[in-house]
Formats: sequence, C-alpha cells, structure tokens
Amino acid sequence: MATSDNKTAENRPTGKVGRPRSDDREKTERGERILNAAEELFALHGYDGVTLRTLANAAGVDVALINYYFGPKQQLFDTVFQRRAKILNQERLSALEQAKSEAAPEAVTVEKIIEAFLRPLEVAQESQDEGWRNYCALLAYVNNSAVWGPLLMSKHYNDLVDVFVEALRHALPGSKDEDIYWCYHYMSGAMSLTFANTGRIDRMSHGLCRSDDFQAAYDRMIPFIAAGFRRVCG
Amino acid sequence: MATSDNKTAENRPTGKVGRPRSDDREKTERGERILNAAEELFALHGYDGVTLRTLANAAGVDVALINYYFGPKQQLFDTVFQRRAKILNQERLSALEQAKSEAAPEAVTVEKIIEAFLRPLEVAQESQDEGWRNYCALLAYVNNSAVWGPLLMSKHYNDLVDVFVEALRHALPGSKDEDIYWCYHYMSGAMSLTFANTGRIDRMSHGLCRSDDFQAAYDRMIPFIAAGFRRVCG
DNA sequence: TTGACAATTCAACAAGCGATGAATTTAAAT
DNA sequence: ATTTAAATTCATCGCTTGTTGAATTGTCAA
Repeated sequence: MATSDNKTAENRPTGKVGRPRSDDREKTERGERILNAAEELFALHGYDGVTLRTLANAAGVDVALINYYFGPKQQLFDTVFQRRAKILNQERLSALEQAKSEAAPEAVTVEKIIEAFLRPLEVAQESQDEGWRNYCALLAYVNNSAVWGPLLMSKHYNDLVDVFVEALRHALPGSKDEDIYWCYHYMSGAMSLTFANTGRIDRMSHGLCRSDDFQAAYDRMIPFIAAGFRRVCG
Repeated sequence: MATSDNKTAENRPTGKVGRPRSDDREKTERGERILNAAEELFALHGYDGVTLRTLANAAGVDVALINYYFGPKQQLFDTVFQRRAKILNQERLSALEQAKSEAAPEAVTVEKIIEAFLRPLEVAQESQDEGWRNYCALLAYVNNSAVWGPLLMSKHYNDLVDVFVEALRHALPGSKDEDIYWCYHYMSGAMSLTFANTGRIDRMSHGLCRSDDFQAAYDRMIPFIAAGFRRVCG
C-alpha cells in the first residue's frame, strides 16, 4: 500500500542543477515543504508506507535533498514529530497556567484541567493551517504504535504528563496516582482516535456524526472524560 | 524500520521440495502458522512494515506458500483481521444477551453493556493464546488508520455497533443518538490504546502502572466509560 | 576576483520488494 | 495402476527501496 506517485504535483523541482537564484525562490522554503509533505504522508500511511521518492514528489523536491536537509529517514520522522510537539506542549502548559490563575486561590477543577489539555488540539485542528490536522493523525499513529510510541511519546510528551498529573492530584484530593495515570491513559486514547479524523464515526453513525466536526467532538469530550476521572479517582 | 529477518526462527522450511509426507506434518498447520506470524508482525510494524520474506521466515515457510494459501498481501491482511473479528463479535454479542436476560424485565444498565463490550477483550488478552494480545494491537493499528479503518472496521464491526448502540439507547432513555455515537467513539479510542499494550503507561507513570496488567486496566475502565456516558447522555 | 560554502540535480549503488511459473513430491480418487 | 490434485521449493522477473558521491550553479565574504 505504498502511496501513489502523483506525477502532477503542484510543486515541481526546477529541473536545473545547482543552487537556484535567490530571486526565484518559492514562497515556502524547500525544507519546510518537505516537512509538511512528510507530516501529511506519514500521518496517512505510517513510516513504512511512505517512500522518499513519493515524498520528494509531493514536496516538489529532488530525493537527494531530503537527506541533505534532514539526514536519514528515521531522523526525518523524528524531526516531523518533534516540530509541533514543542508548540503543542507550550500551548497546553500556558492554558493550564491560565486556568490555575483564574481559579486561584481555589484549586482548578478537573474540567478546567482537561479543557487545558484538549482545547489547544481543537484550536489547532480548527485553524487554517491544515498541517495541524495531519499532525493529529500522526500523533494517533505514533501513540498507538508499539514501535514508535515508547520512543517518541516518552521523549516528547512525558514532561507534560507530569505537570498535568500533578494538577489532577490537587483537583482530586485523596486519589491514588495509579488511578490518575490509568484515567489519563483512557483520555489519551479517546483523544487520539477522535482527532485522528479517520472518518470512522461517520460510517458507524450512518452519517449522523461527522469526523471533522471538531466542535461536536470537543463539546462532549470534556464532560465525558471529567466524569470518568471523578468516578474513578473520586 | 522493516522487521529483522531472524534467521534462527524456530520453524524452518524442510528444504525438501514437493508435498511433505503426511506423517511428518508439524503440529500447527502451515496456513495457521502464517496467519499467527502475520498477526504478530502486522500488529507490531503495520502493513507496510512487514515484508513477505520476513513473514515467511517467522512462520518457517517458503515465501511462495503465503501467496499459495492467501493470495496477495492485501488479501492476507484482510484474512488476518477477519479471523478474530468474527469470534470477538460473537463473544460480545452473547455477553450482551446474557446481561439482558439477567436484568430482565428491567433494562440492562450502562455498566453492564460496557462490560459486555470490554470483558471479552480482557478475557482474550488474559488467555494463554498470545495471538489475542497481538490481535488487540492490530485492532488499535487498524482503528487509528485513515487508510484501513474505513475499510476494515466498517466491514467487520459496524453490525456490532448497531446492536450495542441500540442497547445503550434503552439504558439511557431520552438521550440523543449523536451523543451516544460520540461516547461510543471515545470508548473505542480508550479501549484501542489501552489494549494495544504499547508500554506507554509504564513509562509515563514511572513504573507505577503496567501495560500488561489487564485486570487493572479493566477494573477502572468500566466505571470510567460508564460515568462518561451517563454525564453526556443523561 | 578569488575561494569557500550552500543548495541543488543527477546517476548510480546494492539490497530488497511482491509476485509467479515451473518443477517436484506426495496424497487421494478412480 | 493410473491419473488428478494438493502442497511445497526454487529461481527468477521487473521494479522499488534508502542512500551516497560527483557534478553543477549560485551566494557571499575576504
């Protein structure tokens, strides 16, 4: 199931060898175009489902340029995954800080914590930048993979977990850490699948619900998860 | 990230050409060995991460035999996925029927419905047959894939969804179908990741929780999900 | 103006890919 | 006994894979 080559890609390599004139550079830099195309293709087909040639074609770039910019394939994958992880972590952390200061001196509620965790993803998906939608699918792929998950999720998201779990501890006094971690895990799974946008719910609900209706997904998800936390960790 | 070839596989091809003597047949038939190995490898590396040669080696058969038994690669994948889907569907349906008859004439509770949905998976994973553990990871892979999900999940699991949603409708009178489907989707995501057994929770909880502690995962998951349903669909 | 460096294409590499036709051996049916 | 069919290995096909070295063209500082 390797991706089709799509010879009629919008961005083609110039065909001329050597460094290009600085005046006819494309609006999006080539390095960034590679990352964007990689993000989309990896999200859809997984690491092994994408060949460097397909990727090069989609990005409108020569194959060799990928290695020039990002080194071997595995390193490219890590770079793609890392790029938005940083941003997402910042967004979530600042959302949590804001919730804390709004609630002070009271402890912030479970609902608000979960909102701080989920809203940045919803905002990202709702945004113009379609790269975020691709990244969410990539996140679902990595999160559910026994090969990549242990490597990349731990590397780029473990610190964030600590902060949110600490907040949840205060919101749910008397709860056991073990319970919190398990609930966090359920939240992570529900979120992954939901924002992976696979079109599954559309078919399963006979068209009643729509995968790309992030508002609908989001509105229900916060109370759903929060109620779960309260029941198990209460 | 193609799988390593593992030349020292336990089951080797005999090396002798032609149909084997019926008295020195292996205890597990070759066709079944192929399916088992495929299940394990596809679950770990995804469709494109597994080559027929790696698979043949793991199953201890010649490459050509895979095609002989199961046709092209895609068809093999479908067969692997289908095999246990049938069984799982039966188990879940009969668990639901039993819950219904136990509750009669009252309507069965949300908790019991979710238990009927989850317990068969837990029993499967807890069983001796390690193939079930692999299948759960495969289910997570397919469920979260935008390529395979729409094809295989709908094909093999949509009927089951209808039955369970119908039961949930009665357990949650006055609820909107849209709400039920979204909650069902959250449940599906939480379940996928949890039973995919990626080792993620082990690292995230600094060793406090263990991925393979299915009992722990299961005990908390039912109240978690049920509380979510009640809050959103109540 | 020269020389170092950056950015790009091209061509090739060895290895590996899925698939299949032919040959071979045995089992089962007649 | 013969024939037919099933189960297996082997060799090979044409293509694709990730990676790299060499050549080319442009920029920019000395």
